[in-house]
Amino acid sequence: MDIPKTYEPKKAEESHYSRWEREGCFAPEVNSDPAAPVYSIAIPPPNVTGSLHMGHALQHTIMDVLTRYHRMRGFRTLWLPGTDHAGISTQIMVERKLKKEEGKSRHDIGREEFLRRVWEWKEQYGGEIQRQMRREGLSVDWSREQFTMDEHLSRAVREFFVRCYDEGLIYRGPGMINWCPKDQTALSDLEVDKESQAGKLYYLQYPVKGSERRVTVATTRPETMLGDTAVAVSPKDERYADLIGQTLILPIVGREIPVVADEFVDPEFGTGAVKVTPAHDPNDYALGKRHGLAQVTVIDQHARMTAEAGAEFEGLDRYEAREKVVEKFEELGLLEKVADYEFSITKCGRCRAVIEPLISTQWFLKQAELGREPLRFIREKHEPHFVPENPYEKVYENWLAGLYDWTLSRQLWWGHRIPAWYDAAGHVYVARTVEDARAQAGGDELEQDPDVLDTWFSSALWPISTLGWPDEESPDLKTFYPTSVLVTARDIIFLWVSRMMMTGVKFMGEKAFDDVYITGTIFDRHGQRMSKTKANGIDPLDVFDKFGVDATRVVLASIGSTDTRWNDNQVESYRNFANKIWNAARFCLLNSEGAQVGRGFEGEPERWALHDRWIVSRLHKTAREVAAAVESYQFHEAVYALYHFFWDDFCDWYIELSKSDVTAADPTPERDAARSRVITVLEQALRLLHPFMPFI
RNA sequence: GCCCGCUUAGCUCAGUGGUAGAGCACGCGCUUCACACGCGCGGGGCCGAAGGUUCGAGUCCUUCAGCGGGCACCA
Repeated sequence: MDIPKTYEPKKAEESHYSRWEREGCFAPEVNSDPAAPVYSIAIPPPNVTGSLHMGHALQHTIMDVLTRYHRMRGFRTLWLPGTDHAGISTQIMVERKLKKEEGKSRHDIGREEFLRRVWEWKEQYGGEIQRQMRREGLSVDWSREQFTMDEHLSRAVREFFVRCYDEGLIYRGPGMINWCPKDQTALSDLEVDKESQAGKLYYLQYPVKGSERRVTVATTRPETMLGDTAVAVSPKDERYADLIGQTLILPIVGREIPVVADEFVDPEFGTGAVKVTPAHDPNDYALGKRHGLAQVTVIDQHARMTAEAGAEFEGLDRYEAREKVVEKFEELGLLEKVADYEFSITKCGRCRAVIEPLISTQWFLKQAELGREPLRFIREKHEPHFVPENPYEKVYENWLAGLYDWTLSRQLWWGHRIPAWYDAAGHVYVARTVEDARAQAGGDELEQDPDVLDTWFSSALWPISTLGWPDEESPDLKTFYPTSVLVTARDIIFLWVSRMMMTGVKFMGEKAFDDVYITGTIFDRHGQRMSKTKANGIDPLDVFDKFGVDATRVVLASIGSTDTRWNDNQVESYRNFANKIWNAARFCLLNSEGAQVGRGFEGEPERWALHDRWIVSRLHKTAREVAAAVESYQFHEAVYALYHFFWDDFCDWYIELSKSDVTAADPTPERDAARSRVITVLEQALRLLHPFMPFI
């Protein structure tokens, strides 16, 4: 027999996967008893045109270990794959390409043509992630693959929307939203990032009507004063007690604005008097509502000043306007001082443009109501069970306890269009289909809302929609829901995990998953977060090429939920481990004539050699350790047990001690029995290794 | 401001009240018939600091420091 002395991972990787897939090994219908207990996982759907990064590889490895392990234990196991349309992210990529290649914007070619281009892009670049997932060896059931824009999943989205609307959980109306002036769309609070920034704090004086007195307010955004409709002070602040109810003259503009008292104001901060701009600040918006203040919009959707800002400001960029306002105050002798100040600025999570808070008519979901039951679940039953429990259970609970309305609509074209139609009079009809809307309206002349839904709206349904919801009789839904575990990164606990719990509890009356496993973050060797802009990312495919998929998987599995600095040395050591396995097998196979795999443990153990009985004892102990470790998500312990069992016990001791028994040239029943035992131990060890190292 | 995590060998990290561990790196010796991606031997640690509980603390408690994360506020 000719067996190479060095394991060549690529050969195994190339041949095994296509066979597994061809034979349907990953479908729950194959190799499992319909009556067996169920184990199911819905994969976090990667962006359809995305490509694999280390975070995916980590999550995928954990899920594959769990899936393969449970499948081998006889569970009716489903790991369901799919991809996400990734609304804003995909749209921006296609817009960029259109601009670069044809110099056109999406508006130049129109909605229909643009969407055709996005689908074209999806056809062209989609599929890469699936190929990469095959490379990773993932045992997902491709026959059940889903895409968030598939007709069935789109139907689920409409169902979710309509039901919530009918119950009053979804409404349309003006509200304070995060507006991205570059992407020209509203964004939810979870799609923007706060960054601290060095800036200035301007102290502006507002004259009191009919008096020489002036009130000083501090602001980081002087340009918004053009839209001020009040100044607020604390009701407990004695300095301003006599001013409450009096009128101020807003400089430059000349508008008369009241001084109002509100608990929101902290008398200790700044001057204790706050300018109130209800149209351009979330806190001021709320305060304005409490006091019935006017909303004067002075900044538009392009972050430029409106006509209401006054003729000399109209059309100016917000930062140009800022300078000009400050100059004016200086001229008027009303600029008290300017101080250096560090404050935080809100940026678009996608394009980094500075967000403008605006009042805008959008669709909102009353998240606090949908979150009430999930909050009860986590508080009363600790469902779902977070791994690691600290700090994630508390982080999740705190989030659910402080929910506010979710801005659902996006001024984009790629995504699920809002199932709302308007008649000529502007009446709104929310319906599952245009036909239903027409029936409601009693006429055909309807126009659908142009906006699409936040990508996470469809993601929120993922565990149920992929299994067949809203068809509640769907066999998959009945069998595989709730899912066993959700494996994901910590940064989407709010965006995604909490919302899947909301829909699961609302529509199925049950948690979406038993456990939530949060993976660690992988940093570069200097402890820096891997990012495209820093170009310090490590491509999992390069690591696969260099050391093999199995070796990489073992490293990822042992990383698990720990934050780690990536180090090729670890992968190299498991590459060596794979080679050790290869050579142990090589030895066994070179001495396998007369041996029977799988029948090595027949006969009376009392008559075996001492080392045979010892290794079987160690094998069984290792199997128990691996099972306990995998079932408690302690993957590093399973890896440790396997590594030392295989290398120290099996190779260093057992094979060495067996050599004299198995290497005899002449066949004897004793020699063949010994050979059978050796090769059976090997075969059992390979089974234990399989969830981690499926290719070798 | 509130909450959480981490701090153990040169590096990356395990460690579940009972004599400090692994991989890599390092030193010495081995072309030993499965494997030099290997084999054998070896050096290297007041387990972040200070208190406390305990017969006994890397492990439990308190305080502090450094690093990291989340939330709130940021006029």
